[in-house]
Amino acid sequence: MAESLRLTVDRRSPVPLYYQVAEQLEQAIGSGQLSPGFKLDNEISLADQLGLSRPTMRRAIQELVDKGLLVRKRGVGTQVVHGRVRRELELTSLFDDLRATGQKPATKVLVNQVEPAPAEVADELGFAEGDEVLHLERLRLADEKPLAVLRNWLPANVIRPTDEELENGGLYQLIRDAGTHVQVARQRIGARGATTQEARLLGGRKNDAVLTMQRTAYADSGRAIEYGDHCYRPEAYSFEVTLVER
Amino acid sequence: MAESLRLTVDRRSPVPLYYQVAEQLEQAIGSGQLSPGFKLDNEISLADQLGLSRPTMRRAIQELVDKGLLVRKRGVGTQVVHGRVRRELELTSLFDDLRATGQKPATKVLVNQVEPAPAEVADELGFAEGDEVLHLERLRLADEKPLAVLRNWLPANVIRPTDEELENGGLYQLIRDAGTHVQVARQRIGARGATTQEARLLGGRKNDAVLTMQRTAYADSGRAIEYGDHCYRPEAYSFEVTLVER
DNA sequence: GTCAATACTTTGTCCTAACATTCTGTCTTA
DNA sequence: TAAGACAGAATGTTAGGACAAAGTATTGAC
Repeated sequence: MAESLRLTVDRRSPVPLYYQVAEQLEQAIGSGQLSPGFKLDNEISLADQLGLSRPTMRRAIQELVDKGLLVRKRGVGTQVVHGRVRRELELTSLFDDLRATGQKPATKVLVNQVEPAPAEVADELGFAEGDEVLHLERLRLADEKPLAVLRNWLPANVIRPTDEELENGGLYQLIRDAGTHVQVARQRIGARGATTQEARLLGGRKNDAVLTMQRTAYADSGRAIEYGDHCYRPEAYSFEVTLVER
Repeated sequence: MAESLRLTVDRRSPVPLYYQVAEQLEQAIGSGQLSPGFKLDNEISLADQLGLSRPTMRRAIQELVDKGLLVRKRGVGTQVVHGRVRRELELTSLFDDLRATGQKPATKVLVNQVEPAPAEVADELGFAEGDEVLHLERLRLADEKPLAVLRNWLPANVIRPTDEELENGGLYQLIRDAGTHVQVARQRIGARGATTQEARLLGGRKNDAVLTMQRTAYADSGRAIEYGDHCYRPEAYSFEVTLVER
């Protein structure tokens, strides 16, 4: 097949043209219609086929290069790298992730109160020690089984949720609903032995291995908006990342 | 200060203009010269100041938006998000990372032989079970202390290193030197208790928590080029990731 | 027949230009 | 005084063209 691929664009749609093309290409790769190693037509002829300019076509391709689905080589062309499309680790909460994969998430609220910031938290949020912060501690379950212990600290003026709100959705959803846009987050992923309390909550024994994640999130205004210290049952959870050479 | 920032470009340099600008901006942010919340001039006037076109200036800014250092808001402008510049998790080997941070890496080769691929490895590499693969097993030390146990399997025709070569550098360096370009890698990060053998090598006890990473790397041709199963002493190592909302 | 020089293909970079969209602040009007 | 209309400012999208650089294939000479 020279080009079994059929791409179309709708110029009346408000969706950007480059995005329409990128989406269709991604789906074609994900569905196996374009198999690894397949060489795309060159940018100019692709653009012509769709009635687009080269920059627009180029941008569509770039989107997929950034995602690691395509590879470009000057003087050679553009090829499909591999078909297994894995979603990049995104700025979504664990709650949304679970629901998206069909598991039934649940939350048990352990702590939900405003208190003076401990030293480590104040440092991460860029606050003074003792400034008031909202302290949350939750046990997250998936399909009725304990999955993770989630400890979070937020500036006191971001949200002030009820226990019920925390049980019905993810933290990030509440933050977004409050009109705050989370822009960047820095995560550190590690491991350690469970504390006695964690073991009790997760249904294991002290010093059992747990996967840990510390995260500091920043709003688009630049100020720190959340510090989280989570630990997960490693049998039930792992992080996936896709790295792309640029 | 309206704009204490002084940017310059060298048109005779082979380094792309947008990259020159992005680098200078990144350094200005990293050094604190541009503090969080600082609002950049608009794209057009920045481009004028440098004698560049708007697309080129725009691309420079985009680089830093992708890295999470800047935020753009339509109708408003471009702002610095936060100053702490953390390097994105990159396609570099642990060996290079250690050397870059000033620690003294060393490697002890435990296994270096060609053998039939076990089922799990064959599956990850897209091979048939029993196909010949190069099996490597190494103990990585930093400043004389054991840090990680590295198990890797590669297609037999990629590299065939001597023990000495493995001791003097990272695996990825050897792959690159062989003319193979690693383009994409998928990593899964988790945790578990150490096996007896791992505990002995890392100087701990059985069932001590270890941080684990499984990675499958693909060459630009699309074929799988390496499968790795590593475990790290969590006191000595963790992964850092920066997530950017797009 | 082998090796080197050349031509061609394809992506990479950069430019000018125009219009759309979104947000902010101001001015007008009820 | 307050709410809505409007203008301005900034980024977002798209177009079309030109040249540079790198890799591939062909051609030519020895």
